[in-house]
Amino acid sequence: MKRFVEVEQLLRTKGVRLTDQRRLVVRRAVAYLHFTSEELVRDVKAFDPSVARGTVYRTLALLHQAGVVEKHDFRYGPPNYEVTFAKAHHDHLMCIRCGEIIEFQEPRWEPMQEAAAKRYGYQLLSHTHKLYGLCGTCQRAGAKRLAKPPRLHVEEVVA
Amino acid sequence: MKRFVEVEQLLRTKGVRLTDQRRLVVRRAVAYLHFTSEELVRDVKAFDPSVARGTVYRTLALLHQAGVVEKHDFRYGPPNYEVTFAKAHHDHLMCIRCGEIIEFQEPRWEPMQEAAAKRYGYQLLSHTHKLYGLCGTCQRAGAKRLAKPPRLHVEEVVA
DNA sequence: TTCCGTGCAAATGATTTGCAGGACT
DNA sequence: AGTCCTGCAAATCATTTGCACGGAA
Repeated sequence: MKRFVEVEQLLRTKGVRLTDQRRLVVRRAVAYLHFTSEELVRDVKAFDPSVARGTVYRTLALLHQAGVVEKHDFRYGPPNYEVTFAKAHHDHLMCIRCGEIIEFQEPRWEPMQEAAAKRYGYQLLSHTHKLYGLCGTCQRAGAKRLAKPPRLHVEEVVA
Repeated sequence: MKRFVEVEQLLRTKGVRLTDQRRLVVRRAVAYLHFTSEELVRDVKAFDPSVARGTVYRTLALLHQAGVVEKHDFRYGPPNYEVTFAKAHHDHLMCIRCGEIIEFQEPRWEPMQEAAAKRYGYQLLSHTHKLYGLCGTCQRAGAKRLAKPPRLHVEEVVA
Protein backbone atom coordinates (compact mmCIF):
# COMPACT_ATOMS: atom_id res chain seq x y z
CA MET A 1 0.00 0.00 0.00
CA LYS A 2 1.80 3.02 -1.29
CA ARG A 3 1.58 5.09 1.82
CA PHE A 4 4.43 7.28 0.69
CA VAL A 5 2.01 8.94 -1.69
CA GLU A 6 -0.07 10.09 1.26
CA VAL A 7 3.02 11.38 2.99
CA GLU A 8 4.08 13.27 -0.11
CA GLN A 9 0.65 14.83 -0.35
CA LEU A 10 0.78 15.86 3.28
CA LEU A 11 4.17 17.46 2.76
CA ARG A 12 2.90 19.33 -0.26
CA THR A 13 -0.01 20.77 1.69
CA LYS A 14 2.54 22.02 4.20
CA GLY A 15 4.40 23.85 1.47
CA VAL A 16 7.40 21.53 1.56
CA ARG A 17 9.14 21.24 -1.76
CA LEU A 18 9.53 17.65 -2.89
CA THR A 19 12.93 17.05 -4.40
CA ASP A 20 14.21 13.74 -5.72
CA GLN A 21 16.28 13.23 -2.59
CA ARG A 22 13.39 13.89 -0.26
CA ARG A 23 11.14 11.61 -2.22
CA LEU A 24 13.71 8.85 -1.98
CA VAL A 25 14.15 9.30 1.75
CA VAL A 26 10.40 9.28 2.31
CA ARG A 27 9.95 6.12 0.29
CA ARG A 28 12.68 4.23 2.05
CA ALA A 29 11.47 5.38 5.47
CA VAL A 30 7.93 4.26 4.70
CA ALA A 31 9.26 0.96 3.40
CA TYR A 32 11.06 0.33 6.69
CA LEU A 33 8.62 1.84 9.19
CA HIS A 34 11.25 1.18 11.88
CA PHE A 35 14.87 2.15 11.32
CA THR A 36 17.95 3.74 12.77
CA SER A 37 19.44 6.79 11.11
CA GLU A 38 22.39 4.68 10.05
CA GLU A 39 20.18 2.10 8.36
CA LEU A 40 18.23 4.72 6.54
CA VAL A 41 21.36 6.45 5.31
CA ARG A 42 22.82 3.15 4.13
CA ASP A 43 19.60 2.17 2.44
CA VAL A 44 19.11 5.49 0.72
CA LYS A 45 22.70 5.43 -0.47
CA ALA A 46 22.14 1.99 -1.92
CA PHE A 47 19.60 3.57 -4.26
CA ASP A 48 21.54 6.75 -4.85
CA PRO A 49 25.04 6.99 -3.42
CA SER A 50 25.20 10.69 -4.08
CA VAL A 51 22.62 11.53 -1.43
CA ALA A 52 24.39 13.06 1.55
CA ARG A 53 23.97 11.97 5.11
CA GLY A 54 23.06 15.52 6.02
CA THR A 55 20.20 15.49 3.56
CA VAL A 56 18.77 12.38 5.14
CA TYR A 57 18.86 14.04 8.54
CA ARG A 58 17.38 17.24 7.19
CA THR A 59 14.53 15.29 5.63
CA LEU A 60 14.02 13.37 8.83
CA ALA A 61 13.64 16.67 10.70
CA LEU A 62 11.07 17.76 8.15
CA LEU A 63 9.16 14.54 8.57
CA HIS A 64 9.21 14.93 12.31
CA GLN A 65 7.85 18.45 12.05
CA ALA A 66 5.11 17.20 9.79
CA GLY A 67 4.14 14.58 12.36
CA VAL A 68 5.14 11.67 10.14
CA VAL A 69 8.11 10.34 12.06
CA GLU A 70 8.95 9.85 15.71
CA LYS A 71 12.31 9.31 17.33
CA HIS A 72 12.60 6.76 20.12
CA ASP A 73 15.55 6.70 22.42
CA PHE A 74 15.36 3.51 24.44
CA ARG A 75 18.92 3.87 25.64
CA TYR A 76 19.78 0.51 24.11
CA GLY A 77 21.84 0.91 21.02
CA PRO A 78 21.23 3.84 18.73
CA PRO A 79 17.95 5.75 18.84
CA ASN A 80 15.46 4.52 16.33
CA TYR A 81 12.93 6.26 14.17
CA GLU A 82 9.44 5.20 13.43
CA VAL A 83 6.90 6.21 10.84
CA THR A 84 3.74 6.88 12.78
CA PHE A 85 1.75 8.48 10.01
CA ALA A 86 -1.26 6.61 8.72
CA LYS A 87 -0.48 3.74 11.02
CA ALA A 88 -2.51 2.38 13.89
CA HIS A 89 -1.26 4.09 17.02
CA HIS A 90 0.67 1.87 19.27
CA ASP A 91 2.87 2.08 22.30
CA HIS A 92 6.00 0.49 23.67
CA LEU A 93 6.72 -1.55 26.75
CA MET A 94 10.36 -2.07 27.52
CA CYS A 95 12.22 -4.20 30.04
CA ILE A 96 14.79 -2.02 31.63
CA ARG A 97 17.06 -4.94 32.40
CA CYS A 98 17.14 -7.22 29.35
CA GLY A 99 16.09 -4.65 26.80
CA GLU A 100 13.11 -6.53 25.43
CA ILE A 101 10.67 -4.22 23.70
CA ILE A 102 7.02 -5.04 23.18
CA GLU A 103 4.89 -3.01 20.84
CA PHE A 104 1.24 -3.05 21.75
CA GLN A 105 -2.02 -1.30 21.00
CA GLU A 106 -4.51 0.25 23.35
CA PRO A 107 -7.27 1.82 21.29
CA ARG A 108 -8.87 3.46 24.32
CA TRP A 109 -5.92 5.81 24.66
CA GLU A 110 -6.36 7.57 21.38
CA PRO A 111 -9.51 9.54 22.11
CA MET A 112 -8.08 10.48 25.48
CA GLN A 113 -4.93 11.80 23.86
CA GLU A 114 -7.00 13.79 21.41
CA ALA A 115 -9.02 15.21 24.27
CA ALA A 116 -5.94 16.16 26.26
CA ALA A 117 -4.46 17.98 23.27
CA LYS A 118 -7.71 19.76 22.59
CA ARG A 119 -7.95 20.89 26.18
CA TYR A 120 -4.86 23.00 25.58
CA GLY A 121 -5.91 24.12 22.13
CA TYR A 122 -3.47 21.79 20.40
CA GLN A 123 -3.88 19.98 17.15
CA LEU A 124 -2.46 16.53 17.79
CA LEU A 125 -0.01 15.21 15.22
CA SER A 126 1.67 12.24 16.80
CA HIS A 127 2.74 10.80 20.09
CA THR A 128 5.14 8.47 21.81
CA HIS A 129 4.20 6.46 24.82
CA LYS A 130 6.76 4.29 26.54
CA LEU A 131 6.31 2.13 29.60
CA TYR A 132 9.44 0.95 31.40
CA GLY A 133 9.51 -1.98 33.72
CA LEU A 134 10.77 -5.46 34.37
CA CYS A 135 9.64 -8.41 32.30
CA GLY A 136 8.58 -11.58 34.08
CA THR A 137 11.91 -13.29 33.55
CA CYS A 138 13.93 -10.38 34.85
CA GLN A 139 11.70 -9.97 37.88
CA ARG A 140 12.54 -13.53 38.88
CA ALA A 141 16.14 -13.49 37.76
CA GLY A 142 17.37 -10.24 39.15
CA ALA A 143 15.45 -9.53 42.28
CA LYS A 144 18.54 -7.99 43.74
CA ARG A 145 21.33 -6.95 41.51
CA LEU A 146 20.90 -4.95 38.35
CA ALA A 147 22.55 -6.55 35.39
CA LYS A 148 24.45 -4.49 32.91
CA PRO A 149 21.96 -4.67 30.12
CA PRO A 150 23.14 -6.19 26.88
CA ARG A 151 23.53 -3.94 23.89
CA LEU A 152 20.75 -4.93 21.56
CA HIS A 153 20.13 -3.60 18.15
CA VAL A 154 16.65 -2.23 18.39
CA GLU A 155 15.49 -3.66 15.12
CA GLU A 156 16.07 -7.11 16.57
CA VAL A 157 13.69 -6.63 19.41
CA VAL A 158 10.98 -4.28 18.24
CA ALA A 159 8.08 -6.56 17.44
CA MET B 1 10.49 16.54 51.73
CA LYS B 2 13.68 14.55 51.61
CA ARG B 3 12.75 12.26 48.83
CA PHE B 4 16.35 11.37 48.21
CA VAL B 5 16.19 9.18 51.26
CA GLU B 6 13.53 7.07 49.58
CA VAL B 7 15.61 6.88 46.44
CA GLU B 8 18.64 5.78 48.40
CA GLN B 9 16.58 3.11 50.10
CA LEU B 10 15.30 1.90 46.77
CA LEU B 11 18.83 1.70 45.42
CA ARG B 12 19.96 -0.23 48.47
CA THR B 13 17.22 -2.80 48.01
CA LYS B 14 18.48 -3.24 44.45
CA GLY B 15 21.94 -3.99 45.74
CA VAL B 16 23.47 -0.77 44.44
CA ARG B 17 26.35 0.44 46.52
CA LEU B 18 25.94 4.00 47.73
CA THR B 19 29.15 5.92 47.46
CA ASP B 20 29.60 9.58 48.36
CA GLN B 21 29.56 10.55 44.71
CA ARG B 22 26.37 8.67 43.99
CA ARG B 23 24.68 10.12 47.02
CA LEU B 24 25.60 13.60 45.89
CA VAL B 25 24.33 13.02 42.38
CA VAL B 26 21.07 11.61 43.70
CA ARG B 27 20.52 14.55 46.02
CA ARG B 28 21.16 17.15 43.39
CA ALA B 29 18.97 15.33 40.88
CA VAL B 30 16.12 15.11 43.36
CA ALA B 31 16.58 18.79 44.21
CA TYR B 32 16.19 19.74 40.57
CA LEU B 33 13.60 17.21 39.38
CA HIS B 34 14.14 18.56 35.85
CA PHE B 35 17.64 19.05 34.49
CA THR B 36 19.97 18.61 31.57
CA SER B 37 23.07 16.49 31.95
CA GLU B 38 25.17 19.64 31.70
CA GLU B 39 23.28 21.34 34.52
CA LEU B 40 23.56 18.34 36.75
CA VAL B 41 27.27 18.02 36.14
CA ARG B 42 27.81 21.71 36.82
CA ASP B 43 25.72 21.58 39.97
CA VAL B 44 27.37 18.46 41.33
CA LYS B 45 30.77 19.95 40.65
CA ALA B 46 29.77 23.06 42.58
CA PHE B 47 29.45 20.85 45.64
CA ASP B 48 32.45 18.68 44.87
CA PRO B 49 34.62 19.64 41.91
CA SER B 50 36.43 16.33 42.02
CA VAL B 51 33.41 14.36 40.86
CA ALA B 52 33.93 13.35 37.26
CA ARG B 53 31.49 13.89 34.48
CA GLY B 54 31.59 10.19 33.71
CA THR B 55 30.50 9.37 37.22
CA VAL B 56 27.44 11.57 36.87
CA TYR B 57 26.49 9.77 33.69
CA ARG B 58 27.14 6.39 35.24
CA THR B 59 24.91 7.27 38.16
CA LEU B 60 22.25 8.56 35.84
CA ALA B 61 22.26 5.22 34.04
CA LEU B 62 21.86 3.50 37.38
CA LEU B 63 18.95 5.71 38.29
CA HIS B 64 17.32 5.03 34.97
CA GLN B 65 17.65 1.30 35.46
CA ALA B 66 16.10 1.64 38.88
CA GLY B 67 13.14 3.48 37.39
CA VAL B 68 13.94 6.73 39.16
CA VAL B 69 14.91 8.90 36.21
CA GLU B 70 13.62 9.35 32.68
CA LYS B 71 15.32 10.93 29.72
CA HIS B 72 13.28 13.16 27.43
CA ASP B 73 14.53 14.08 24.01
CA PHE B 74 12.23 16.73 22.64
CA ARG B 75 14.62 17.59 19.83
CA TYR B 76 14.83 21.16 21.10
CA GLY B 77 18.10 21.87 22.76
CA PRO B 78 19.77 19.15 24.80
CA PRO B 79 17.80 16.18 26.08
CA ASN B 80 16.57 16.64 29.59
CA TYR B 81 16.24 14.28 32.48
CA GLU B 82 13.43 14.04 34.93
CA VAL B 83 13.04 12.39 38.30
CA THR B 84 9.82 10.44 38.04
CA PHE B 85 10.16 8.47 41.24
CA ALA B 86 7.63 9.19 43.98
CA LYS B 87 6.14 11.94 41.91
CA ALA B 88 2.66 12.26 40.50
CA HIS B 89 2.77 10.85 37.01
CA HIS B 90 2.40 13.41 34.34
CA ASP B 91 2.78 13.74 30.62
CA HIS B 92 4.04 16.20 28.07
CA LEU B 93 2.40 18.06 25.24
CA MET B 94 4.74 19.80 22.86
CA CYS B 95 4.25 22.19 19.98
CA ILE B 96 6.34 20.95 17.13
CA ARG B 97 6.68 24.43 15.66
CA CYS B 98 7.40 26.87 18.50
CA GLY B 99 8.73 24.34 20.99
CA GLU B 100 6.31 25.13 23.80
CA ILE B 101 6.05 22.27 26.26
CA ILE B 102 3.09 21.76 28.55
CA GLU B 103 3.24 19.34 31.42
CA PHE B 104 -0.12 17.96 32.38
CA GLN B 105 -1.71 15.23 34.42
CA GLU B 106 -4.29 12.67 33.42
CA PRO B 107 -4.96 10.40 36.40
CA ARG B 108 -7.09 8.03 34.38
CA TRP B 109 -4.07 6.88 32.44
CA GLU B 110 -2.21 5.38 35.33
CA PRO B 111 -4.38 2.35 36.02
CA MET B 112 -4.52 1.68 32.31
CA GLN B 113 -0.77 1.73 32.07
CA GLU B 114 -0.51 -0.61 35.00
CA ALA B 115 -3.00 -2.93 33.35
CA ALA B 116 -1.13 -2.90 30.04
CA ALA B 117 2.14 -3.76 31.76
CA LYS B 118 0.51 -6.51 33.76
CA ARG B 119 -0.99 -8.00 30.63
CA TYR B 120 2.53 -8.79 29.46
CA GLY B 121 3.77 -9.85 32.86
CA TYR B 122 5.71 -6.65 33.42
CA GLN B 123 6.28 -4.80 36.63
CA LEU B 124 5.85 -1.15 35.70
CA LEU B 125 8.57 1.20 36.89
CA SER B 126 8.07 4.41 34.99
CA HIS B 127 6.85 5.82 31.74
CA THR B 128 7.10 8.68 29.33
CA HIS B 129 4.18 9.93 27.34
CA LYS B 130 4.64 12.68 24.82
CA LEU B 131 2.02 14.23 22.58
CA TYR B 132 3.24 16.27 19.62
CA GLY B 133 1.12 18.81 17.84
CA LEU B 134 0.55 22.43 17.00
CA CYS B 135 -0.41 24.94 19.65
CA GLY B 136 -3.26 27.34 18.93
CA THR B 137 -0.98 30.17 17.95
CA CYS B 138 1.06 28.10 15.55
CA GLN B 139 -2.02 26.60 13.94
CA ARG B 140 -3.14 30.09 13.02
CA ALA B 141 0.30 31.46 12.24
CA GLY B 142 1.77 28.76 10.09
CA ALA B 143 -1.04 27.10 8.26
CA LYS B 144 1.25 26.57 5.31
CA ARG B 145 4.95 26.81 5.78
CA LEU B 146 6.83 25.11 8.56
CA ALA B 147 8.97 27.54 10.47
CA LYS B 148 12.43 26.60 11.54
CA PRO B 149 11.75 26.15 15.22
CA PRO B 150 13.74 28.33 17.57
CA ARG B 151 16.32 26.73 19.78
CA LEU B 152 14.88 26.84 23.25
CA HIS B 153 16.51 25.69 26.39
CA VAL B 154 14.20 23.09 27.72
CA GLU B 155 14.28 24.32 31.27
CA GLU B 156 12.76 27.56 30.10
CA VAL B 157 9.71 25.96 28.70
CA VAL B 158 8.97 22.92 30.78
CA ALA B 159 6.21 24.04 33.09
C1' DT C 1 18.06 36.97 -9.37
C1' DT C 2 16.77 35.43 -5.30
C1' DC C 3 15.83 31.49 -2.58
C1' DC C 4 16.14 26.99 -1.38
C1' DG C 5 18.17 22.46 -1.21
C1' DT C 6 22.28 19.81 -1.56
C1' DG C 7 26.92 17.57 -1.10
C1' DC C 8 30.82 17.63 1.39
C1' DA C 9 33.51 17.87 5.27
C1' DA C 10 34.37 19.67 9.53
C1' DA C 11 32.32 20.88 13.96
C1' DT C 12 29.49 20.05 17.74
C1' DG C 13 27.09 17.89 21.55
C1' DA C 14 26.12 14.21 24.37
C1' DT C 15 27.57 10.21 26.13
C1' DT C 16 30.68 6.23 26.74
C1' DT C 17 34.90 3.88 27.60
C1' DG C 18 39.86 2.22 28.64
C1' DC C 19 42.88 2.54 31.97
C1' DA C 20 45.27 2.94 36.44
C1' DG C 21 44.70 3.87 41.17
C1' DG C 22 41.65 3.41 45.41
C1' DA C 23 38.06 1.77 48.31
C1' DC C 24 35.04 -1.68 49.88
C1' DT C 25 34.00 -6.72 51.01
C1' DA D 1 42.80 -11.11 47.06
C1' DG D 2 39.08 -9.78 44.37
C1' DT D 3 35.52 -6.89 43.00
C1' DC D 4 33.48 -2.52 42.45
C1' DC D 5 33.92 2.55 41.74
C1' DT D 6 36.26 6.60 40.36
C1' DG D 7 38.81 10.37 37.86
C1' DC D 8 40.76 11.49 33.78
C1' DA D 9 41.15 11.89 29.06
C1' DA D 10 40.41 10.16 24.77
C1' DA D 11 37.12 7.95 21.82
C1' DT D 12 32.73 7.26 19.90
C1' DC D 13 28.21 8.03 18.15
C1' DA D 14 24.56 10.68 16.43
C1' DT D 15 23.53 14.79 14.60
C1' DT D 16 24.23 19.56 12.96
C1' DT D 17 26.30 23.23 10.38
C1' DG D 18 29.15 26.41 7.21
C1' DC D 19 30.15 26.88 2.78
C1' DA D 20 29.91 27.06 -2.22
C1' DC D 21 27.41 25.46 -6.02
C1' DG D 22 23.36 24.23 -8.86
C1' DG D 23 18.56 24.29 -9.80
C1' DA D 24 13.78 25.96 -9.21
C1' DA D 25 10.60 29.80 -8.58
